[in-house]
This record gives sequence, C-alpha cells and structure tokens, in this order.
Amino acid sequence: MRRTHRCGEISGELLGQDVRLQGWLWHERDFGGVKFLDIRDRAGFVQCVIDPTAAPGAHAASTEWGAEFVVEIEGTVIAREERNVNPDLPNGDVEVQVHTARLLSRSETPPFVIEDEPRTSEETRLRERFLDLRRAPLQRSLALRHRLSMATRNVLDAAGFYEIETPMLTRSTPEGARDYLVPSREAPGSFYALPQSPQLFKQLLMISGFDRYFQIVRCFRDEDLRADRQPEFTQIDIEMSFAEIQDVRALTEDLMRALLEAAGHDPDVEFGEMSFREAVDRFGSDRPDLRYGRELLDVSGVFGGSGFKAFAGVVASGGVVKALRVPGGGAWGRSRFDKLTDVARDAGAKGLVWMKFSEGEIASPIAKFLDAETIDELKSQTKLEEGDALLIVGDQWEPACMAVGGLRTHLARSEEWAADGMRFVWITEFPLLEENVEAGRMVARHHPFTSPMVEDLDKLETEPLAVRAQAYDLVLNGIELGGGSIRIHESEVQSRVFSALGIDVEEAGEKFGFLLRALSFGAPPHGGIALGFDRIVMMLAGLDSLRDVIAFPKTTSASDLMTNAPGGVSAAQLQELGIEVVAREDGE
RNA sequence: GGGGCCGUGGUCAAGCCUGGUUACGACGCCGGCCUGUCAAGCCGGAGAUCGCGGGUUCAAAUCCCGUCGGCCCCGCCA
Repeated sequence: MRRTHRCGEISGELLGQDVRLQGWLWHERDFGGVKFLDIRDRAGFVQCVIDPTAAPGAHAASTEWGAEFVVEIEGTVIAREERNVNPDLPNGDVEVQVHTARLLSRSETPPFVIEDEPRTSEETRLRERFLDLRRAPLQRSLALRHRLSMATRNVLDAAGFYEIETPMLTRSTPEGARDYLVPSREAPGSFYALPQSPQLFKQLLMISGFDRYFQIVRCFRDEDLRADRQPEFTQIDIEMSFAEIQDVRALTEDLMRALLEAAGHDPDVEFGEMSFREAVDRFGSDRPDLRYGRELLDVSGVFGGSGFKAFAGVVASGGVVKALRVPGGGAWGRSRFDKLTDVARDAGAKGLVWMKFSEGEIASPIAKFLDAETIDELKSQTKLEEGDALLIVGDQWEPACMAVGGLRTHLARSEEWAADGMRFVWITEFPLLEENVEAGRMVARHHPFTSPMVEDLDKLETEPLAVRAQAYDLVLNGIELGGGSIRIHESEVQSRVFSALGIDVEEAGEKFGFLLRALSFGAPPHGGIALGFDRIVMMLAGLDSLRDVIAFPKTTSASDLMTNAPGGVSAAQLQELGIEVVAREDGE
C-alpha cells in the first residue's frame, strides 16, 4: 500500500484526515504507556503517538523497533493539546494518532545518531556517507543543488541555449592542470584524458554553428585539494557565438540573479567591475572580498627618501611600499606580529614591517630609522589612529600588493571583518600571459585560446607581458565563481599566441591541429564562461566546504572513504592494458 | 613537494607536556521503571589490541623514530 503523504508534509491542514506514512524511525520516546515515534523522510518528520489502550496492536508491534528502522504507520492527524504544542517544529501543533504500525525494514544500530549537528568526525561521516546523507542539512544542500541546476537549465533554455554533451574520454593537451588518465585497451601505451573542461569542444560547437551551448558538466583536475577544490567538480559551461564581453557578462548576471532567487536570496544585487590591475592595487588579490574595506594604502611617497634604506631602495628601483591599517592592532604584542610576518612571507613577501600606535606612542622595529617628520607624514597619509597598527611591505608592485593582500585576507578571517551579504564583482583585463619560472617560459593565464584585447595585439611579440586578455572572472565574497573569455576565432592570431607561449608549429599541429583546422573554415567570433557549480551551491547555501554540497565527495587526498577508491586492479586487467606497475623509489 | 592540527569502547572525547594501581566523561547500545514527551527522564549493565610498526625504559596511551589515515594552509590548480 502506498503512502498518502510524506512525513514532513503533515500539518494542521490535514486535521482529522487518515494518513499512511512510510519513513525512518528517528527518535522514540517510550513512557511505558504512551509512546512517541518521530517518523522521518526527506520532507521532514512528524510526531506519531501510540496509545496502548487505543491501539494495543501497534503498541506491541513497535516494541522491537529501533533507530533507523523503516516503518509504516496508519493514523489520524490530530491537533495537540495546547500544553503539548512544540513551537520549535514546523508541524509541532499536530501529531498522528496511530492506529496500525508495520515494520518494512530493520536497521543495524547506526554508527552515529542522525541529527542536524553531527556529533561525529567528518572522517566517519564520509565513510558512512549513505547515513550522513540522511541528515537534514545535507538533504537541504542537495535539494538546493537540484533547484539550482533546474533554474540554470530554465534560464539558458529560455535564452536559446542548447544543452549538448561532450566526451569524457578525450585526449591530454598541454597547458593547465595535471590530467586524470585512462589507459586504452585497443592501443596499449596510449591514454585518454578526462576533461579538465570541455573548452575545445564547446569552441568547436560554435564553429559548427550551434550558436549557443551550455552544459552542466563534470570536470577533472589531478591537483592537490582544498576545502573549495575537489578532483572532480561540476561546471556550468557556456559558450555563445557573435558575442562580446558584455553579452557573456549580461547573460551570466541574469543567470546568477535567477540562481539567487531560486535559493531564496534577494536577486537584486549589483555586479561591480574592476580591472585586474585595480584589484591587485587596491586589495592585493585578483579575487577581492568586497564585504569589508581595509584597502591597501600606497606609502611609497613617504618612504621614498626616508632613512629606512630597504624601502627607500625599493622605491628607487621602481617598486612600491604598500600598507594595511589594522584597527585594534595597536594592542598586539611581538608574537602576533611575528606570526603575521610568517603569513606575509607565505604570501610572497621578503619581510614585514609593522608599526603600532598605542598610548600616544609609535612603536616599530624601524622607528629608529625614521625622523619625526616622516612618521607624522605616515600617520596622516594612512589616517593612523590610536590603537591601530600598520603592516607594511616594500617590493615590486605585484608581489608587494599580493603580500599585503594576503595579510588582508588572513586578518579578515581572524578578526571577522566580513559583513553579511553577497558582493559580486567582475575582474577584467587580466594579463594574457604570465611567466612560469619552473617551465622557463610564458604560460596562458586563462587558457591558450583566449583572445588578446585588440588594442594590445601589437605588443604580442614585443612586450608580451603587457598584453591584456579579453578575459573576465566573476568573484563573490572573495571566492572565484568562474571565469571566461572571448576566444580567438582567427587561426592567424591563434598561431601568434601559440608562438608567444613557446608552442612550436609542429607541437601545436599535433595537439591542437583539429582546432586550428576548424578555425580555418569560418569560425564565428565567440566567447563564453565556466562557472563552478559546486561553489555556487556552497555559497548560496551559506556553507564553507564543497564536501557539504556534493553527495559523494572525496577527501583532501582524493580518496573516497566509502568505496575506498582508488583501489587496486587485477593483474589480468593490467596485462590487458599493457601496464606494469613499478615501485616508486624513495625520495621521488 | 612543504608547514600546522588530529587519530583513545559503536560515536565524540579527557588523560599525553610532567611515563607508574581497575584509562575520566558524554552519546549510543542492552536490561528495568515510567501515560505527554519532543536531544524525554530515572536506576542498573556490557563494551577499549589507546591507528599501525619499531625504539628508549624496570615500566609507554604518554617520550623518540618511521608509517598509514583525516582536516586546514602554502606551492600547485581557475
């Protein structure tokens, strides 16, 4: 017999109705006589009451039940007496008076209690993920995830986009992250790569004339993980033809507003815009969190001719001196500043100079190098007030900004600077290329198919690092939600970019020949964006770990504690693939 | 690749720094009592190779070395 309602759907609107419920026995409260059962399903739970005199059969049947048994009860929805109402529950004003009770499935004693706030380790939760997923917060996360994916499809369908699937078994290409490889049985020694993104395929779809494409698609990157990074993750991948930056951005903003609405947030948000240069200069980050100010201050002028030779030298050689004013920092002791020095070093600084203003006195390790006039100027330029501290780094522009930006981000977390809210900002005008010290050559900052800004095209050969890209990132509260670009649609420009990247004609032909060939057959101008779907769900759910919005996530070492993946395979499987596993030498 | 924190009954966790009788406690579990609770309550009970391996010591959960696993961060990754 089928259920008549979900447990969480029982409410005052059903008073007097007979219902049949099927769900998991959550809590049981047995008073010897009257007994309460909370029956739970994905919609919520409802209290069911068994009166031993009115329903002796049900009372007897339920005596052997335990937590997480799957049960069926039939009963009548009744109002609770005034004194028994639980105002903390959505349906705490009613209960189900049980007539009959039936066991559908037994349960072992669960390793942990299913409850909203888990009193167990994440390790145990991941090992027993099927039980962890029964918890209401995860049920809510995945329900939200579903609503957001539906909203995405609705918005993009209405805007004329086709959802088209692209291969999961593709080929490894240079650039970007490390690939996950899949060995070929037909061609031993050859490998497929799982896609880092469908980048090339979506461009080919544009060249094929599909005009507007999207896909909610799994991507794979074999790199070290973080709370906001999983080895496999989901992107909302979008590409459109005959589009310029503003078209992609406007569409993305429409989509984000729809997603905010679907998640129950105010969709009336502003999308700021800031060039990469401005973001680094003001916030020391290419993904600034605008929920708090604390902008970087440029004090190069103060230190330029000062007695502190290290900074004076930096300024003389074209560098800058950047400072962060920290209210409350005047009370900090030496050890706190030492820790911040470590933070600054992690962020690339050679060192950190601090200065604090407390009880009318300036204290700083470099105070003895500065005359009173310089200190006064520093105080007035930074609007330094009693109780503040200054954190100061001198270096070339980008490393100096990024180091102070690292301090800003670090202190924002420990000092809880961020206010509530959703602060979106587009970061634009990224450098097309950047220097990769390890590789000893240029690499694409976004990817090698990104179009340079037209006005910078001439510098591609002469001053490549000054070339800006038609690329843009969408940042929300300091988290990068995604990024995209207008692509190169002329094979001649593509060849010049490959050349700037140090990819020779032969290599380009071997790895990307199909793209270059496609570009030569009439490629429309096109561009797009890829948004991190897991991150969007995480942000809109107000969570801070991707693992809480993915049904079956992996650990920071890319393993699945439930299935124990990755695992070994049989010798026969390896032989079929022509693969031999060799022991890794120590120290490698 | 590097740094930090952690691993003790089914679960969470104290003890570890300063080595020494039966390893504190809570939740859960089992038994009993209880007719209005909602993390029900009260009484009683069972349950632990202290992640694994080695070392130091008369003696190791505790100190040392290695290793495996989890979390956070840097590098890496968009």
